[in-house]
Amino acid sequence: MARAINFRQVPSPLKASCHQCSLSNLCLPLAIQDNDLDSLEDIVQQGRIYNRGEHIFDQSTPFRSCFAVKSGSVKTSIITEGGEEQVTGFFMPGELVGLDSMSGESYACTAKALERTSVCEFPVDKLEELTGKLPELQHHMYHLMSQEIQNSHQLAMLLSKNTAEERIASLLLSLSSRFQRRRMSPTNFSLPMARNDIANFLGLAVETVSRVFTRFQNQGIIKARGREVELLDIEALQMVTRDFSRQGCQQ
Amino acid sequence: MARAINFRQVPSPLKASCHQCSLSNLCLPLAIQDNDLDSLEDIVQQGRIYNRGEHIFDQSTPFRSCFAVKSGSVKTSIITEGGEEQVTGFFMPGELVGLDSMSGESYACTAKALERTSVCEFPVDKLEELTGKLPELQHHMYHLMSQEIQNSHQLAMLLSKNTAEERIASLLLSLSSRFQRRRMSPTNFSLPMARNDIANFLGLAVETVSRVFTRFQNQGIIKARGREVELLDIEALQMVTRDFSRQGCQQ
DNA sequence: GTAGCGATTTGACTTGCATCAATTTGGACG
DNA sequence: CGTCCAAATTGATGCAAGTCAAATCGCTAC
Repeated sequence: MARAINFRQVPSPLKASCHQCSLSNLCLPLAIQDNDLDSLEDIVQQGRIYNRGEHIFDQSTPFRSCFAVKSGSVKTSIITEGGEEQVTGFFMPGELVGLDSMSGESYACTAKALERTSVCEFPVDKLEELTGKLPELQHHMYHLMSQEIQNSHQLAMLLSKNTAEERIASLLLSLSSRFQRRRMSPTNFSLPMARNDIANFLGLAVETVSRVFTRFQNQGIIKARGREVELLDIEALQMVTRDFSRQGCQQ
Repeated sequence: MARAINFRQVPSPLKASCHQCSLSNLCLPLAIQDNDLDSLEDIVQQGRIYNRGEHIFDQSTPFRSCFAVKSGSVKTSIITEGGEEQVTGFFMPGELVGLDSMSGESYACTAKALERTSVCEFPVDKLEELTGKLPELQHHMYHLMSQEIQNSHQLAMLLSKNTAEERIASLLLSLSSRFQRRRMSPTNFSLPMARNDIANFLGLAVETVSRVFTRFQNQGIIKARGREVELLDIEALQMVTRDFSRQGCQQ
């Protein structure tokens, strides 16, 4: 590692190298100048690696840090007192988990690795200190949080207005574009999450998700075998999502 | 018409006085020391007064400012290309509108006054500058945005898991506690929004909202005449919202 | 006061999706 | 390679809430 000798930070976590990270154009480094990158590296900690199903944090964990997904993927969900789960998001490499928890003492949700996953950890006290010094980084944080609000509003819209088919088409397209951002195939990918998680996230029953998948498959729009998915006709998927308001909007 | 002559409101914005504002324990001033209050006053602008139905901004307005509701109330919604509306929130005095728009060039939603409403305007460039200098204010902004994400997740949960009755009970309780925070009656208040807005917000048909209101009324849980509402049995309402997982959770 | 019109309520009918039930598939592991 | 259990699929049935239609309420304006 380049700047090898750094101050012994007592907890002695490994320092991550943002300079060398392939996700630096997606993650927090995106926002800041090269010469400020060092100060970001000073506060980021190389997180550990989580196996599928392991919790990164849950609603009883005291809130300390946000986490950037480095590889793998993460599911966040709220668990109610009654034990019911509501999946609130899926996070892929380059995306930041924990922004919904920056109020209150504990995390506002539970984060679980969907597969073998590695993360970088940003302790919030240090992060807030740093964003106070770097206006572009502060701006970027506002940007990310605002985006998160918008995403959640979009989800609410999907849940309240759209049919099962529309919801699933939307999710597939969202995943597709997020794979594309990472320079991976937007049409051939493997779903990081189980049908159950998809169903929960989209407010559907598993059976419905399964049925829609096979319906799409019969229509030749997608090809799906288990978690492997191929989008055969992206335009058709977009058709499905657009509420064809032409005819909805009479006159 | 009553308010015939109103001040020619050229942009010439009046400075608002946070010192004298009765909402200073709810709004942004909440976060900062008395001696820093002046710097907040320096950037805040006394916004104009909006009549019922007037837009404060819409999705084509370039994003410049966040707005604190001073009196009255505001509805935010997303309008799709097809003209469909999804209400994303209701904002009451002391609450901050526009946090979802802090990314992108234009506002992410449309904000409309539900009644005669006055607001304070915080230009974001100045606000960001200030939060860079006042760590507590920055922290509070993160807090507010995070809260907004959580609210939205709660809404998503409500939409995907709860029945019509549960959704409406939740909304009534939310309004109740927000009135209470402002030291107004938590049991007698008048709804700022129409049935239609409630329906849209909660992902229901107007007819369903109406039916649930009368059902609650027949059960003696509430009394409602038009927009005037009296919560006769708050505990019963809380009962309705809790998904009585006792029996849901078999075994 | 009363005309006019949007908001609200009420009733009758329909439907998309949940639920229940029963297989089938597939990956982990001895 | 076969066992086992969770995940996924497929089919049959019921219901909560949507849709359509009509009546009533309650402003606002003249």
